[in-house]
Amino acid sequence: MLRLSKLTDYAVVVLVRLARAEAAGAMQTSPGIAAATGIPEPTVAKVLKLLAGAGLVVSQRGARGGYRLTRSLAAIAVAEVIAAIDGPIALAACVDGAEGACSTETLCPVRGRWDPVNAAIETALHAISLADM
Amino acid sequence: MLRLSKLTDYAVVVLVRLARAEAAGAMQTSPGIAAATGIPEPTVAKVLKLLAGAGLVVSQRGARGGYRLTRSLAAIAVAEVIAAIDGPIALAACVDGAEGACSTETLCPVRGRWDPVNAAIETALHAISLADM
DNA sequence: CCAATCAGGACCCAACCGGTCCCGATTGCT
DNA sequence: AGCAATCGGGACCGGTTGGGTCCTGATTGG
Repeated sequence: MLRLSKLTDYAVVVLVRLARAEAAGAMQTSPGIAAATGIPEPTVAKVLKLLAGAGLVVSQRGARGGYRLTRSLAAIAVAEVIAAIDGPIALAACVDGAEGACSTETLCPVRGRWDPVNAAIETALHAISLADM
Repeated sequence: MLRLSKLTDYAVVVLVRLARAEAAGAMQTSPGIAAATGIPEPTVAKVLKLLAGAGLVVSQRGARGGYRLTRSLAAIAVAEVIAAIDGPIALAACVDGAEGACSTETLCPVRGRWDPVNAAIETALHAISLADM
């Protein structure tokens, strides 16, 4: 069913929550966000780490540290969130250079033909920002 | 990674194979398709059953029976194949009427907001036919 | 010097999916 | 009429993956 990972769903919630607090100028800690969103704290921490790795949020270590957005919600595309959590968008195994993965390689008539579909989805997801949600 | 089920991949291969044989006017049996594509026979049978249920192919029972396409490849959208195999396209659990699924329902600020994303993907997938692949 | 917080990894459990098998129903051929 | 081929539908099982938890370091403000 074209399942989107639950972590990605959480990421959106967390980002929206960060944006809300942004107005107050205060940084958010992972326990704080967990309490505000109802998402288990370790999971929030994991999501934030992934988002930080992707550059969507910046972290401040030490006491009084926390997380902060790097851009406004309107400047963050859904595709970026998905890519940050679930990795690059790829529907089938055949998309990237995974040659050995397909045993019917020589017979497969649609070899590598998922690319246009992939591109279409990526385009659609890039056109939607978090502010649209 | 927005994984598409492998069954869907197989379905595309099977449909393309059916279209090839369509020109000869002959029906294809599941063992025949399995041999031609290299996909295990029981799996081919399962895929064909799903496709038949979705109306993308018609079946003829009994001896000398088999499967046949109901339309040309150009008239089959990728979205239909995905829907036939993986069920309706829905990224998150919150999309349809699954209310109780989300424990943070009352807090969740993006409640039901995946809909536009969903719609965008569906549109993109409807715009691509199997003939494009 | 201490406390709070992020960073990164190891780990476990459950759910889901891919794949297989079996038996009943249908239909053409002999 | 009987047989063989084929679809239809369900049950079943094992492997993989993702969700979730925990622990141990590194960093920084008080």
